[in-house]
Amino acid sequence: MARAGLTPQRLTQAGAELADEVGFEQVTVSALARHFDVKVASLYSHVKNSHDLKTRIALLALEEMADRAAEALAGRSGKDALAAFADVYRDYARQHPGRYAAAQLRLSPETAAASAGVRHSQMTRAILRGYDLPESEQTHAVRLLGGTFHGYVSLELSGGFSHSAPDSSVTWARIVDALDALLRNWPDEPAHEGRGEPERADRKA
Amino acid sequence: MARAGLTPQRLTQAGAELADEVGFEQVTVSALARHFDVKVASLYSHVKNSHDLKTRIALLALEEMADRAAEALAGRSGKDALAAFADVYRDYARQHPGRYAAAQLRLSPETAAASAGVRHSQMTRAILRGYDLPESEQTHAVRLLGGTFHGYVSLELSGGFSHSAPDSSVTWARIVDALDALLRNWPDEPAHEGRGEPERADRKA
DNA sequence: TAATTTGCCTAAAACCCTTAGGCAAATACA
DNA sequence: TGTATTTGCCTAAGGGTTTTAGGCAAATTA
Repeated sequence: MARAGLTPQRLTQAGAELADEVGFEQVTVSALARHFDVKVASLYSHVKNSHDLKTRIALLALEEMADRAAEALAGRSGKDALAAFADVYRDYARQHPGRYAAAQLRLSPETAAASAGVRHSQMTRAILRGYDLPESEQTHAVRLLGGTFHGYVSLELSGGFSHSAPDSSVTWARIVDALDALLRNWPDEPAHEGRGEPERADRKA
Repeated sequence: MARAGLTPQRLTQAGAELADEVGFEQVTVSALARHFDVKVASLYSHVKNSHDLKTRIALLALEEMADRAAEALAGRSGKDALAAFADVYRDYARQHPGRYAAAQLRLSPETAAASAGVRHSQMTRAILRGYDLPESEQTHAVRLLGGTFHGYVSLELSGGFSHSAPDSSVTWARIVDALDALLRNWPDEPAHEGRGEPERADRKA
């Protein structure tokens, strides 16, 4: 019986393509076996289990995203870098919704630490060097950018702004403008008296 | 044989609680049947199918979120309103991660239009009345806020900032500060010549 | 060529989803 | 109150996904 030539890499690649076609949720060991015209149990020689397969796809996606981001960032700085980084992120998500969903998979701390995700966040930090933020605010800004990019793209992908008034690409450009303006005008840490309830202490670490 | 007293409401409620305990992904018709000590098929008299059940949980979550937001907003405006809205959003997600995940379920356009989600976005718009944004920028700002809140909370929940340097709550407060500053200082639409060209003037205002 | 390793297969158990049809409890009605 | 109807949960059964165990043949190595 001719062999199918399965390898973890081919399974991961095919899984990523399948994810983009039918959604990451639908990527299943069975579906992949069908794709290679092979019995389901055969995949378990190449991949530990379903979760392992999904993790590999997630790592692939993170790798690709970091690669694209690095390329986009080369030779740019300031708003130019910010915009290129943002666009490449959004474009990837739109071109590869399944892989993008995979990249959102919750990884174990060790796996996450060894993934290209850290490269991606280092790049975010590098972009901030084009702005004049105090050291203590850097992490806040990194998290803001990460959250905003992810959140917007995620809402866009799930159809949030699909057929409503301003085109989503226009909003995206404005958001980049706004974030650039914000980073150039980062607010000082307000005097510490909490917010909302005037009489509350609210100090925390 | 004594009846279990199942209703769509009780199933939805129990499903929401189960989601918060074990994760929305693990909310299954079978698990719910076990919880009520009833055969699986019995649930199908009260709920169309698994997707219907999940949709109901999502709608419940959206309702609860909108209710909390409305309460938080009462009598506030400006940054006070923004911060209250943001905090209530994040707190809900942290207290009810399963429900929050449910609220992210992709709904059909009709279902979404009839959900409490529209109430929630109307409130976001209401908050913007405390700031001085041109009409044409309102939607962009609504999308920015929605994306940022969702994205940050989502990353936080999936463990992104768990054990790293500044406490996530501190970052959250700073993000609210930053968004407030941004809304008070919303950038003008830049002169239209695309972006990315290094020799561009970048004049604003 | 013989020995070993590797790759895919069959078999089988454990879950989950869903539909169809039945009996008994609850409710409505006369 | 007794009867008819509706409603609620059950059994049965088909189909899909995950995972483990054990086997045979193709590929690799000696």
